[in-house]
Amino acid sequence: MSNDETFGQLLHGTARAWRQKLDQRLKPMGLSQAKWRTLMHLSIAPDALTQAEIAARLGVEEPTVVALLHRLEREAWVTRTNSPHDRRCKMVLLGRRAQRVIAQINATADKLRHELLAEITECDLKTCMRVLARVRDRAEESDSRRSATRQRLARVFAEPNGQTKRGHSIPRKNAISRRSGNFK
Amino acid sequence: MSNDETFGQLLHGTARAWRQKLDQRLKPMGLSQAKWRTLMHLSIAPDALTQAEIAARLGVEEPTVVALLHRLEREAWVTRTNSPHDRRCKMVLLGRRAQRVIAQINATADKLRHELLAEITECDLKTCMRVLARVRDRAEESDSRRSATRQRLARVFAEPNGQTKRGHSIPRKNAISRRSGNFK
DNA sequence: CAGAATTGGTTAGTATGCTAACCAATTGAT
DNA sequence: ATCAATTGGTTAGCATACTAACCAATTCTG
Repeated sequence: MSNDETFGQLLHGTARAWRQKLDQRLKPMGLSQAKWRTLMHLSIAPDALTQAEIAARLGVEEPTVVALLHRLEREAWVTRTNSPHDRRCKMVLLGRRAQRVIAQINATADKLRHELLAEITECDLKTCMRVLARVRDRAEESDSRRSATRQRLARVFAEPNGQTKRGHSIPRKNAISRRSGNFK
Repeated sequence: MSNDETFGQLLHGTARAWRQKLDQRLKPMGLSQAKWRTLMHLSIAPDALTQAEIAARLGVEEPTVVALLHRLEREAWVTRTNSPHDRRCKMVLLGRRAQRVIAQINATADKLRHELLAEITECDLKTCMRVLARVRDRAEESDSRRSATRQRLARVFAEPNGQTKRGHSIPRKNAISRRSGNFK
């Protein structure tokens, strides 16, 4: 009973504290969690991404990405160019500025993760993540028919590679569609 | 490695999915999570609350509460009156509208909780909550000296009662003051 | 092939959160 | 008693998220 009650509070409080802490660490670099996540996804993608693909990976709606990219572009973290293959699309690329510091900001996020998860046993962590995943799936069921696909995609592509393997241009990719890479 | 990596995503994704689902359920009643939480805290408090107390219970900053209360007041969920004891304070009270439907909206939130946490064993849930609490505490350490007190308070007073026991009396309230009982 | 449906992106408007800066009232220290 | 510090509340400005409504380009269907 009161056990259940607290779960929502706890969940949101923890997520909020995590985000705040990360934002605080990234702030000296002029970043925030949302910006960092965007840059990270761009850095691990083999090709430039379209805005829709970014939205899918971040798990947010398109208009959110529009504003986010405006900020990132204004601060020279990314550049956007029209796709030669599909005139509806804009390909988003990491700017030089981002390429230079991408490893550093990823390291910052990694460090925070390790700090926050220290002291927690592998087993407990696994259990916690299993519960969270289950809750999330339940919450995403039935509702948000609209975004269910997006959210599933986000998870599929969120494969944490952590590496700064800048792939190369040649944005020949509309292949992201529905076949997939690796789930685990 | 990838274990750690995913945790942040998972945490935020789950919190987001939960909030979205609750907002969706509360929408027909003209509410959202933030509004519902505010009303809930007001409904379980034995006395009217000041805005600072609401902020503490919600775990957010004061300016956030200002905007939130403006919306709630505009929609006649709450009323605000100047405190006769302290001219700086404004006492926030549930409006009639809220009093009439408070049980219903709490029931909605309760129902969602039970739905989302069904299938999860008591044991796993406990483990998950223990991990979340630990992570939150770690994230709140050292930084945010400013809000550490607020956040601790929020938890202390977030006594999950879930019930709509519009308290009268139950005089254990001036515990909040910790600084010379602001409730004389 | 023409029209319909879908997809990528945008704008507008709103909600919810933050920090910084400020005023007014109260409390505390001297 | 007075002046400094604290506290309650506000405003301004920003970041991040959403939905609804829309345009333009592409793809699908009959």
